[in-house]
Amino acid sequence: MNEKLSMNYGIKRGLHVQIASDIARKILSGEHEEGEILPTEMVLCEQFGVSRTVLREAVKLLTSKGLVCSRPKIGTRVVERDSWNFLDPQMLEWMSEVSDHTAISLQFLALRRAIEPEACFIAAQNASEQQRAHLTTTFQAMCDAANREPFDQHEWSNVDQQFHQTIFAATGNPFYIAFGNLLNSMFKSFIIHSSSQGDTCLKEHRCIYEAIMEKDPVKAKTCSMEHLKEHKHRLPEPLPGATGKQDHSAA
Amino acid sequence: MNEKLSMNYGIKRGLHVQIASDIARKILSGEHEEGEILPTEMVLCEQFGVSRTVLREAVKLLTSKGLVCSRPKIGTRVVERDSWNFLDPQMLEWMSEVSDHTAISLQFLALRRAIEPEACFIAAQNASEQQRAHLTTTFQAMCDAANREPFDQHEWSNVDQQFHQTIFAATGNPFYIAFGNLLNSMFKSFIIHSSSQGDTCLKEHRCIYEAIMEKDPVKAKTCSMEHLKEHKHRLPEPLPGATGKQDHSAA
DNA sequence: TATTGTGATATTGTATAACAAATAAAAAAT
DNA sequence: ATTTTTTATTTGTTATACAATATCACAATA
Repeated sequence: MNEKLSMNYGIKRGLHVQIASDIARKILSGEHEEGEILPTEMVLCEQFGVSRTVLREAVKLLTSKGLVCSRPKIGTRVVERDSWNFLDPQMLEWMSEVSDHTAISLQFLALRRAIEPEACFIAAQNASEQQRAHLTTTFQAMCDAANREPFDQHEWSNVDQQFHQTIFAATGNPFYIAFGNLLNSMFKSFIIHSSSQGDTCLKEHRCIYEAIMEKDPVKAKTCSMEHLKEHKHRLPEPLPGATGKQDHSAA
Repeated sequence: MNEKLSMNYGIKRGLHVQIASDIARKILSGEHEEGEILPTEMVLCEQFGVSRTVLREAVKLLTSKGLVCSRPKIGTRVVERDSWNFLDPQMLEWMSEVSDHTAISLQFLALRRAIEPEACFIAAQNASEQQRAHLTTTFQAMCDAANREPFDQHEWSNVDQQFHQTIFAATGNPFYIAFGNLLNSMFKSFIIHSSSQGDTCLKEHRCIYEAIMEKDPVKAKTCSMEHLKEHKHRLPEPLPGATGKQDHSAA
């Protein structure tokens, strides 16, 4: 009964995660609309060729992201989009498989522009000696990567991400740290329009780095804002109604 | 075997949610340390007096918040704190049951101070006519609540929350909207230090409101920053009737 | 001795079947 | 027409068996 699926997995751990991912894609892409009732558990079991145990765990996972909501006799209903938990790494991963990368990246950038400068501000205030030392190490690795010949995009991405993560850690604020993880997930899941290769970018990172080391919050914030200027993450298209429903965004 | 628990529930839907909440509390409070291996599923089943199915669904819920991580032969390990998903409504609810409200509120305020001003900025730019009309309605309800004699704290909290939510909706950005839900959950779960009763607060909200209606992003941002000045958020006010449970029953 | 392979073992992962609880919808009673 | 009762459908929960996986101990080998 489940011969087909039981063979072609083995890559990702957790069968229910795959099923959840599958259903999530269909919801995020609009194949299942908001308010719609999904097929019953038994039907889905047959569709995916898995046991009810696995399917239910999958549905529970979707529920925990605010995507669906199950009730006896009713079924499993897709929740309104405004209640979905977009601030979740796994959600970003799922979105990256169906949504327009450009639109999502821009919208996420709009959030970065709010949070990161403030994170730099707080980090400049609060970073411990140990955290400053760690930041120094990371920044030096960043310099190495920038001057590498030939330029290694992958190395740069890694160290860039680590630099930002270190700053979030230095805030000592669990909410900022969680956002750092989100940003991390964003880097992993999306085709990131890394703001140019190294050269000019390094200058900006140095500015942020120095500001934090000098315990100059205002400068740190200013440098971060400069770093996140929209034109540096430029993209050709405006952003159309890629996600289906209402779209009041765009700049 | 499960006599005790099967009786005292009925309030919250989902047995596995209660179990998850129980374990989450123990993790968040440090009763289970980072890196620690939890008891095996069977042991936990006996401890809570539930079936393995339910217990596993509970563990899956914790996993989806980044709290734990299960592997065969290893067991279920508590993940490092830095990987926990603090940007999640359910997490806030769990935290509210074990953590120091004052500390968490202040740390969350530090995030609000980053996001809300920018949200106001974007809302002033992007809000549709419909959204502006909605904001007007909400603000008028806010005025009514502020002038109510005697002052009704509960009414004020409701309308205050709705005002902010409307602004987040007006950004048209799913990430900001999700943060709005987080803020909403914060209001519900925590004893909020509501910024005074009505009078001075209404002025600030009016300032934000007018700025958005006038399509003046800079003013909107400035007003929001003023509104979130730290010293205004330090009087503890108990908030009655806050269960923190959402209900997606109808469309 | 150090390394490598091999199997025993404990734990989570998955499947199946049966029953309980909840509730929307239909039917019956007022 | 309104209220109450019944019915049917779907998720919620329990129980049991087996499969997959990774640790650990131990033996075989260079």
